[in-house]
Amino acid sequence: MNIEDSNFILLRQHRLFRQLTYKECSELNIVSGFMNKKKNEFIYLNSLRNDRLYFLKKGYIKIGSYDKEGNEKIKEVLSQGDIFGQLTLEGDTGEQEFAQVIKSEAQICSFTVEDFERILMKRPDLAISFTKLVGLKIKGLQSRITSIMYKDVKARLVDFFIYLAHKERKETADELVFKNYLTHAEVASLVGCTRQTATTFINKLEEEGLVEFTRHHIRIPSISKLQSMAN
Amino acid sequence: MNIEDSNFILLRQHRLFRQLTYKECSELNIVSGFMNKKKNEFIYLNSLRNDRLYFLKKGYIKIGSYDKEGNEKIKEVLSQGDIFGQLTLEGDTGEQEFAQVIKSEAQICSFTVEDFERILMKRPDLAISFTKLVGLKIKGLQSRITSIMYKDVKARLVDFFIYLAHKERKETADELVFKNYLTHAEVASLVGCTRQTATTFINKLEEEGLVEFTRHHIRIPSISKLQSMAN
DNA sequence: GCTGTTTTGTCGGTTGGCCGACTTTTTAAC
DNA sequence: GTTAAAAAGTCGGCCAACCGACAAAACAGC
Repeated sequence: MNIEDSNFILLRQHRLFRQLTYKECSELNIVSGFMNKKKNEFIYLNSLRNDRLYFLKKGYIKIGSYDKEGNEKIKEVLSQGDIFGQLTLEGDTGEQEFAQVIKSEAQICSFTVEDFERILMKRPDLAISFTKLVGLKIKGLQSRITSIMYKDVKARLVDFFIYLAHKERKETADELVFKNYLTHAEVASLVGCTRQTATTFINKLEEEGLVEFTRHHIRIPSISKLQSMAN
Repeated sequence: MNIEDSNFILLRQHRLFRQLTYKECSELNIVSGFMNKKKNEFIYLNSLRNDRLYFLKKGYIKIGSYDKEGNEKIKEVLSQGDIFGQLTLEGDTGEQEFAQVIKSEAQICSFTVEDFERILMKRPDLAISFTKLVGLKIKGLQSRITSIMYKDVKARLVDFFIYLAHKERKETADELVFKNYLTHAEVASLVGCTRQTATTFINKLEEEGLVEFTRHHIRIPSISKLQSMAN
């Protein structure tokens, strides 16, 4: 099996690309945009203008930016099967953004917005699917805003673990265990508090038996219990 | 000129719809979705599932929801020419949402997501434009999250007035005056603080000569000065 | 023009979470 | 297996913003 074939198969992991024919897929010129990145390597960095879309085949990455003091502000963390990059199909990100591999090695393939738009022009059904995908992101951002504005740190952490649970859950079981690819500092940045307070409240949630957070894994004994906490 | 004609012309105010032909426009069945709403009336309320897209022809509205104590949480405020409703083209808003007219009478026209999708299928270029529009919203939400997470109330207010300025500005002049359709309480909700602190800091910004906030109008003497405040 | 209601202004008491600062634990590198 | 670096845990002082409470001002309805 050549690289293009394997890309085709892997891309089809995502429900958006499942609709693509082999020919359309090769028109995306993914091969040239294929990469293997080690831990801590950047996929892109400080690029104001980035006209690519990326598909994370394997591993974990974080998207963020740096403020003028050099502190990182994490926007989101992505795992296998996620799409990132120029989702808006249009330039000037406004802020300089980076995408960095965390925890383990990652495999990413990418294609240009230009190539993608060319296919969308031929496949309006796909354009609609894509819009719905972007729409999902909007809902996620909106509920995050609500969480940050109206809840205290503990409640925000609960929200965050629920979010993670939905992201990582494959089966429908109420218990969930998955590999932990986040440090306290990263959780803090995502939740909007300092590292110290994140540590304090993660431990508090552990005491209450709502989550188990170790360096190696995160275990949520009962998603429904966590959800009832959030009301 | 009949209603349909006038709708066509008004819809074309928006750059998204400027690309539509008269025929396509009438396929949206806007007429049946036309409405005139007085101050404080709801366009929709507590609808979990709403499969319509709305176009605000005239007036101002606020989008939000109520928490279990009954306090309103304003998500955003829209003015003439804005599109709202099921931008994600897909159901279950997750949260119950309302859209309410503020300040003065509003004119709204609407069409179903179904009709809209039918046109997008025929006009993929429009689908791409629409995706870019939704993409803009994402950028707005992301910068709002950054603002809330990393800045204090005063800086957030500055950000908010800059946002308003960009929204209301028609010419390129550095000074800007526009009708005020917001109360302190509404600004507070949008910025993420209590009414009292909003009042305090709006007055502080007035003392510094950065904004002029009266019940009737908002004046920004120098947008560039405000922007340099925000860094 | 009077009157009830909404909006705005102001002020202390209280507190959630920040900010160093430092220690302990875990991980990675050689 | 030693050692340096990174991550996690803990604590006291401090302050931004909340909260309740009330008064003044502006507006809307009749």
